[in-house]
Amino acid sequence: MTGLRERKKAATRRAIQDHALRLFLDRGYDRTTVADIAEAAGVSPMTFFRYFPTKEDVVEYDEYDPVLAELVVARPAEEHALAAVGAAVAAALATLGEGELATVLVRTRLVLRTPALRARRSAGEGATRDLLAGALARREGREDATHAHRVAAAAAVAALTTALEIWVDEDGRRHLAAVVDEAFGALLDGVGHRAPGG
Amino acid sequence: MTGLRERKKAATRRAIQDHALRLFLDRGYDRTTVADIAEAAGVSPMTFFRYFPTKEDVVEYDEYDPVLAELVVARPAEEHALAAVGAAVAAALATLGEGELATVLVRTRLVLRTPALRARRSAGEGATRDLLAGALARREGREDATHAHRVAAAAAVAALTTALEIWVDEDGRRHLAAVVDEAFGALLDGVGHRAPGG
DNA sequence: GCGGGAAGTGATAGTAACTCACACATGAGA
DNA sequence: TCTCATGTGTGAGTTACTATCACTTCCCGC
Repeated sequence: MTGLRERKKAATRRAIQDHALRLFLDRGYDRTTVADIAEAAGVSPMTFFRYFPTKEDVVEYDEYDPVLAELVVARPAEEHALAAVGAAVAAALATLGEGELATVLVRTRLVLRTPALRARRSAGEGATRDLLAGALARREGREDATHAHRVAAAAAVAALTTALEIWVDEDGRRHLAAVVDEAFGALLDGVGHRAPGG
Repeated sequence: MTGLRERKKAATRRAIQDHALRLFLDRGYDRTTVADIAEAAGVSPMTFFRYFPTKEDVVEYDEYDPVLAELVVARPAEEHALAAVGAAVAAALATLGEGELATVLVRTRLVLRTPALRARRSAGEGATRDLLAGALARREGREDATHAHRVAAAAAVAALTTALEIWVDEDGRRHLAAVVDEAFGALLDGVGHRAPGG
């Protein structure tokens, strides 16, 4: 695990990622070529693609998905699916510190404001949806997700994404957890599972 | 309106689109180059890009959005936002004939199964969300969409998209309206509280 | 009906993301 | 130390997409 080879590889990967993010924030995503990134990181353009299949992939969207799925499975089966996901997200967010949240804000802003990255993210949401749908099924002791589970998962991801957008729009002035709570609350109000107002 | 110039332009646009769709279905999206399409349509690659900014744009996603928005505005203000959108979609679908629906199925299948097109579509959903959010606001006599409207619109689009996925998965065996109704119903009733499938 | 101007088109040349084939070097294991 | 797998660079190529310029064809005011 700690061979020189693997450490070098990890360092190279990190270097590419760090320089890429710095350049993207500095001069914009489209104004930064892969060649620029490679040169800044001290590798050849080839090597860039050995580490990341596409230019978009160099911006990693922190993957809390598996954690979130487990938290969803742990929620009581009687709870409304959207409420379960909302609670799971709240629990996941509680583990994030101020610094981490600030980093997430910067990166989320970059992704949401760059069409190419936004499209990439949308595509990735499909995986999150599937994972969540499976988690909702397992929460009820089912093996496979039903159509209802898929719809609920899709709606939950949509609520989460909208919360992130609102959070970025507000420049992170409110705590992300508050915005997420508001978003899921709004959905649940409409469905009659929560008292209106808030 | 009926100048020779404009008619030719429309014909060229149509020719490019038709040949593109045919080639995509025939040999796949990635296996078809813009040069192939241009040659089949009898124009230069340059001209292709004069008509469509990107290769992805040549696959048009029928734009029912404005119609849908108006139908949403017409729903009673007391109705739940999701129910309002669901009813509006049902009304919009009622105007489609068998043939049109079959075309939508073919095109939707192509889009959902081609990563590049799927990503493009996801990006376009942002516009639909904004339009729907505005419609939900206007339905209540408001001028601007609140956060709640945005979340509801996002959830509605997610439900609609999931319905389309399920519809394609089932190869269009059920009527799209039935699948859409099931999807919105699942969201309104709550997961696991309604028999899935039909 | 005609002549000036605009609009559509093509050829050429270029940028940038990504791929492939091959050769080299260096760290890992015997 | 020797071997070999693995990471890396070089170079050449494909494809989406852009910019410039020149040519043709249609439209419209005279």
